[in-house]
Amino acid sequence: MAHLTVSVEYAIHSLLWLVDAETAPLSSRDLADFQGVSPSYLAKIFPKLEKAGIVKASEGVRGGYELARAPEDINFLQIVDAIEGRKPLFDCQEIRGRCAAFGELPPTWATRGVCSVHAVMLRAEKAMRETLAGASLRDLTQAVSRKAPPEFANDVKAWLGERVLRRAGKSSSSARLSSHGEDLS
Amino acid sequence: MAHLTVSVEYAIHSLLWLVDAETAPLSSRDLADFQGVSPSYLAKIFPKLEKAGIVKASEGVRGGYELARAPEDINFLQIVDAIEGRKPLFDCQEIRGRCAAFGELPPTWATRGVCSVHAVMLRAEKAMRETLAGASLRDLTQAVSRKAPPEFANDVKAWLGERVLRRAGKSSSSARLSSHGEDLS
DNA sequence: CATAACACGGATAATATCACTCCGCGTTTG
DNA sequence: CAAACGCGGAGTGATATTATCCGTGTTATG
Repeated sequence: MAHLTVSVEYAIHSLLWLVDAETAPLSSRDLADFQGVSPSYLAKIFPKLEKAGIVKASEGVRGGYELARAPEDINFLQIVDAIEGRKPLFDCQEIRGRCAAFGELPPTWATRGVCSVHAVMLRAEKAMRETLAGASLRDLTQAVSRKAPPEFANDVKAWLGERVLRRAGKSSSSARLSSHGEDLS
Repeated sequence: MAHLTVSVEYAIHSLLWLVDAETAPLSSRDLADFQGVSPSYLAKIFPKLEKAGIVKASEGVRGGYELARAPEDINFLQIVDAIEGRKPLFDCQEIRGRCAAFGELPPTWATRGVCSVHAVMLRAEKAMRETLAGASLRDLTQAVSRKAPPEFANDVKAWLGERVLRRAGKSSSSARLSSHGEDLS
């Protein structure tokens, strides 16, 4: 049919963890490692969310991303458009005007208004976009927390919190590198 | 967002002319020339419509295509699926199971049922497909005939009818080649 | 002040898909 | 038999997707 890209999937899943992140900004690297996706690729996705005003960036060590507004004001359609750039579902080639039954150039009745085929596709696109616009980031977090046991939220905060702490300075407490699983032996 | 291909556009526009074609089967070549699209490309599209049971093929000179059933029983969704092969809108990577907060393998609650992100995309896809399923080829012909003047239907029949006649034998009557506009001079 | 980690942008590469062409096969009609 | 058809496979150029790597500038920590 068509395709919503993996980038959209990465973006939505990443934003999910940003919702309840009290541990100030989370870096794209933290989010990538936490979710098991490519850090270098996720790093290319976040600037698009920032330009769309979905996310706020802060630079320097301890920098990273936060939601730019409340999760109930961020919906799937905004995210999709931020990542994929508002590409239409259907790209009308205006075939109607090339009919050989018209001589040189088509009569005005043939090219006036929207092509009837195109009109159907526009309705389909609208239906899809309305569904996406009706799903907020808040809805998503609620769906997830209905599935997860209560202690899961703490596990997440623990993992991400340690990651943020480790960034600058106080590294050693439990002296594992962990990030790549590589051994020095 | 995504993309319905031009193949779908060519298919729908071609089927439109098949609806009122009394001049038995129309070849993909006739339809391509009539609409000003690539004949060799349109020829790759029709076998897909035939395998989907939308169109009936007949071989040999004077062969070509006819609708396999009434235009009210052919809808946009069937055509799209025939051409593009029922590709899903969203291809879930199951990111939820790769969360680093789970150790080795994710707990059952995390991977049971449909991913919450995926569920939204499935609803969006369903909304789009339902819109496409709600538009029949008959609806399309009615929309077009509301726009076109009454004599247009005759012009179409004249052009296509002459094309079919010219195929075998009785070529000469008004001795123009017309199909490519090439001159022998 | 040096280091490390961050955001950001540009360059590149591998793979896939799309739009399209060309060819050869078997079938049917004049 | 020739011409036109449907059909299938092979191949081409353009573009998009999913990455990777590197360089620049910024900021907190030791």
